Amino acid sequence: MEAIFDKQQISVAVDAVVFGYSDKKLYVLLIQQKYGSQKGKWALPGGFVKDQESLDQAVKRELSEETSVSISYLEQLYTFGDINRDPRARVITVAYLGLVNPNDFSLKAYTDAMSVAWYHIDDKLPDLAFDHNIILEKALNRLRRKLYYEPIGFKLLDKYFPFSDLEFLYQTILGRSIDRRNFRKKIMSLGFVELTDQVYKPQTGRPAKLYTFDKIAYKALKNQNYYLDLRFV
Amino acid sequence: MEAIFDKQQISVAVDAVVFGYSDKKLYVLLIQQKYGSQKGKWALPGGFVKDQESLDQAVKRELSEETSVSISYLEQLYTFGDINRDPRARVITVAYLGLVNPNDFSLKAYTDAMSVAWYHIDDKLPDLAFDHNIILEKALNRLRRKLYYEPIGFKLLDKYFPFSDLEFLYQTILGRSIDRRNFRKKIMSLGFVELTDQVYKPQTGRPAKLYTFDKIAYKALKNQNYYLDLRFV
DNA sequence: ACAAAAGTGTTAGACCTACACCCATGG
DNA sequence: CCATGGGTGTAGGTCTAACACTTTTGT
Repeated sequence: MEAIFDKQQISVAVDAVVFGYSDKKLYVLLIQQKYGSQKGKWALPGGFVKDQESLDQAVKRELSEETSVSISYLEQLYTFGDINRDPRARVITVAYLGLVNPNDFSLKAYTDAMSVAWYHIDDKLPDLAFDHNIILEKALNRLRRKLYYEPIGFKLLDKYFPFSDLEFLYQTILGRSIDRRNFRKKIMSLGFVELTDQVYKPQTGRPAKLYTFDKIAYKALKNQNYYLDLRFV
Repeated sequence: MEAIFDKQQISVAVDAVVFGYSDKKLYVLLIQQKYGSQKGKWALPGGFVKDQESLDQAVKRELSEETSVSISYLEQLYTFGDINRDPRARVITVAYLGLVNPNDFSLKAYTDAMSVAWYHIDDKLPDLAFDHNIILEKALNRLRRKLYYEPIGFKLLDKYFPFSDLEFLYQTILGRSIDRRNFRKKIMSLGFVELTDQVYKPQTGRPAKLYTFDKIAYKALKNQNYYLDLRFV
């Protein structure tokens, strides 16, 4: 057990699958590889962990170095450690799932000159470097599943949002339509979505009242052992 | 990015939280450290990953080397990578959750002479080496949560089991009582638990019919997009 | 006959599902 | 006044939750 400290030849990396939602579409943040055998390919943002930083610190550092987006939610997803997932060397990667604050989201749109871009999830996504397509798939599944039992959808919305944004977000990410009346009834019955006195005026149509997610009310619910469940329609 | 391959000083380990269930009690498999600064402390089975094996292979190898139990279920739990979780060096560990085939379970019971033992979960467990108490806690939470939406409880039971075993298993692991009639109704309505013509005779009391988990029926359900949910009583 | 564990039904109320029209605004 | 998106109620059916006694066996 002791001798292995200088024998083992495994590198440790982190990668992040960062989702953004805008204009009824789900996006993922990708960067273009500048070096190496996979040069030119798109990949998840990430990189090697430093000896003196935790895994969480490593992801946050890489994200700010490579992309400058501000993350509103970050959780560890899964660790990928197959032998040949990186052809250059043995590298295991701890993958994270991140959601992005939509205020930040609109900052960048794809242009040919850039090496960071938001890719629309339903487009045919490019072939990504390494096993990143698999990682992305796993992140999507986690996100979809988690929408049902944790209020993480709000992390993809503005602080104040029209109720229909929430409707469309669920429909977009889950890939199916939901019943608007039942959805609203259910959400509002839970008590952690609050009506504000602010109003949003769409380009056309009736103005929408703005709502907000009440963190404190949600925590209170959780402490009462309530178990969120949004499997409707 | 390239140069880091020979600069990084991080070791990669795997650890397993293996649960066993017997006699209405939940147990975890621990080993006693033989070497190092934490000598004598109990710890989760695990060890360093070899350069030429995947993470999954590494856990399985360590388990068979250290404990000789046969695992009936294994899933990756979480990766722990804080800087000082191992005082000797920077080590990240990929933790797994395992469930053990109860046929194997009774093989070993704790004696002072042994360095592998099943510890009863509600006993005051010993202080474990490194951050293993935290890993165990996380595994327990995952197990509890997963009982509700995946049929993993069966992995802790014999192939043929009296229905009351399932009842008690849920009650033991979740730490609360459930309504026997409602529980049985719900489980049997799902169609993947089958009555067999075998019978089990307890030391005392009425003989129990034996049931079995029907994997094929469960997969069929799953393919019909059915979403298991056992949050009753 | 007693102790121990297995086996079994009903009912009231909560919750879910399905469904379509009116409202407020800007152009 | 038209186009656009926002906002709303009800009824039937299904599922959940609460509840306790009888059956089978061994001693």
